[in-house]
Amino acid sequence: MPRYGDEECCDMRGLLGFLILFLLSKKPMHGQEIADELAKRRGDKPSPGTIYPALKSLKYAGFLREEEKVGKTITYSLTPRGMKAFHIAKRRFTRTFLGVLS
Amino acid sequence: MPRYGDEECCDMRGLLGFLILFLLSKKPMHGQEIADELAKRRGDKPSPGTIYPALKSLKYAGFLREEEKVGKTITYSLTPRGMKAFHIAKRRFTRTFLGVLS
DNA sequence: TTATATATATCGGATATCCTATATACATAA
DNA sequence: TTATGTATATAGGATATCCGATATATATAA
Repeated sequence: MPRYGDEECCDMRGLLGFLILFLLSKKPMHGQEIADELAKRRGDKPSPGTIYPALKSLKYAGFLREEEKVGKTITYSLTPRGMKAFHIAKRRFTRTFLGVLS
Repeated sequence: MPRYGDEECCDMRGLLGFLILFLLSKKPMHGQEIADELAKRRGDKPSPGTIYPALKSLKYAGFLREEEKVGKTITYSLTPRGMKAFHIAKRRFTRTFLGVLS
């Protein structure tokens, strides 16, 4: 039952999609920009096999779209539907973690 | 690839352990108290099959201990090791979600 | 005693996250 | 043209989270 590491209580997975919507709600970005921003925040950079399937799923769900494509660089932005999903998730997030940050 | 629901962007799993440590960092509680508090925060109450294995893992990791047992009611509290793990996780959490709440 | 409610416990499995490895396409420098 | 670097893409699989169903133990009420 080695569920937790030495000083780590959880891996905080399940929030990648939420974080991507959050970042895109501030400004359109492409995959590598998002990965780099997540690296700064979390401490480790998500691999290509992590970030691109996540973007694909969010796009498939109608939460984001390709805004621009220059060479292989695809800039994504939130759709209205994605904005709505983000705000709903943000409300839940805020209520859930009320008091954790203070 | 039905990864996301209609208006939901993620299920925010992976944070149950973190939330339990957070709640116990404020005061000792027993399993049902924790489940009820999570119900208020998240909107749905974690099932016994969710909460008790989580407590067991955290105890196994040395993050919490049984402080008192009355009948079947077990009150848990954080160990110093659990406090440390919580603070480390909290720092990471804060850095990761900087700007989401505002 | 019997019935009911509460709290804890565990098994099995569904699901999702995430990574490793690999491949492809485009741009630019040599 | 060739080489190199960058960005995207996907298959396959390891792992973890979480829940549904079920069982057990204790306390209390009828």
